[in-house]
Amino acid sequence: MKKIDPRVKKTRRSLKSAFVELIGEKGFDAITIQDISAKAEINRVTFYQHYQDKYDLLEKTIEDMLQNLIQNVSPESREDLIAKKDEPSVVFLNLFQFVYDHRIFFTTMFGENGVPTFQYRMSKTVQQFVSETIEELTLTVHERKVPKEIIVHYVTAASIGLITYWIETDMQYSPRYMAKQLALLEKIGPINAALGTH
Amino acid sequence: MKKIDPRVKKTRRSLKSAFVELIGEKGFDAITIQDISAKAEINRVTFYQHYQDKYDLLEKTIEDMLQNLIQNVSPESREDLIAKKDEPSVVFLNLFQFVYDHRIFFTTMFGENGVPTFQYRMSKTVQQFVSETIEELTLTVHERKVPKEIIVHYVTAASIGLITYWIETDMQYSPRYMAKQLALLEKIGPINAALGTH
DNA sequence: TATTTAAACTACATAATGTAGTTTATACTT
DNA sequence: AAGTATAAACTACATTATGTAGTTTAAATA
Repeated sequence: MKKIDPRVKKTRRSLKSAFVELIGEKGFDAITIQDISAKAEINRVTFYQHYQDKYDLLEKTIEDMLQNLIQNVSPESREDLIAKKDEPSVVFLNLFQFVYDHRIFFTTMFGENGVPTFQYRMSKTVQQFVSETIEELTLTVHERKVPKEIIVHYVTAASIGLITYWIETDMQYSPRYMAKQLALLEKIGPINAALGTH
Repeated sequence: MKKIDPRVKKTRRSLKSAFVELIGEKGFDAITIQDISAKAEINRVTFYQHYQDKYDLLEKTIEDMLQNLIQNVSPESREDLIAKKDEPSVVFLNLFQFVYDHRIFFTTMFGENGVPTFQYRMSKTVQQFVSETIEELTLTVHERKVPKEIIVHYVTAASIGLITYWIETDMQYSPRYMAKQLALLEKIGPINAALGTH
């Protein structure tokens, strides 16, 4: 355990929070160190004692949230992976629930003035997770019809695509509803879902 | 028809090409107007006669390519939309083929130092296209199992996700192979594809 | 050939950055 | 509570990119 000087904690907290607010206001690119330190009411020179530049600050902010995400979404038992009839799996529920609980952060990152890199970073994180999940599910090795990596990227992109859409439309649907739709699409495929067949 | 002064044409061509190269080398964010004009061997002041700033230049570069994409992918007949047995639809083929034909551009944009915004812009373009395509396909209004907009975003994200993966792995597979995998996933869904069922 | 227009060149004012040295305030230790 | 350590503020400065204005040179068009 390392006890961090409370002055340091306070400074970093101020900087991070001012930073996220500014992203929402004018977008990452337009932000200067001047802006951040001004809004945080921290001397500009002090910024450099904590972060190299705004990219460093962004990196650390993103990393925090994604680690948090994985911890919250990871299944506790094998049960959590399996969808019951008419009920999506616990993992899907947790995923949408987590995004909902941190909606201010996610809305900022995905929004109008958001940080496009965040989506990329989140993809990498989710890909890792989906990959492990598929391994878990297919203990008995059936013949796959499509290479695993292709499935991983397909599923990940589709999931994050739905989350993005959900955020863009101000989260009108409930987390549970979104989880259900995603589960259905993955089970019967989008073509059958569109045609009402199956 | 507007005839553009050849000097203007040359200048813009130089700037755009230097710009794309630089994106590949050091990433969009790190690029300065100085860099671009230096590499293009154009006076820095002249840059401002053509573009407001590097964002303006990026915008125009992206817009060009995406309009080009839609024109090349759009189906010529209703036939082109339908997948024959074991053969993906012509639209899917055209999509992967187009990316392949412009692989230098796409590889740069999606790559290590790429422009994350490009993916977002491409998504919007493809969403529009998928939306129209679904309307075409479901002339007879069946009962959809999932709202149309959700399907649109699911399909778009999944398709671009596969393209991204394909690019990241240096396009080892052929355009036709990728089109086939995508077609299959959309037909039977990723779960059946993973389990080998269906 | 004369005229128009683009690009180069020169110069400058402004703003952000990154770093160094010094002072003040806050936290920790004995 | 007093003394020490350390963080943050403050001041100053050198460097770099930006954007704009005015002038000269070169190229395209009529």
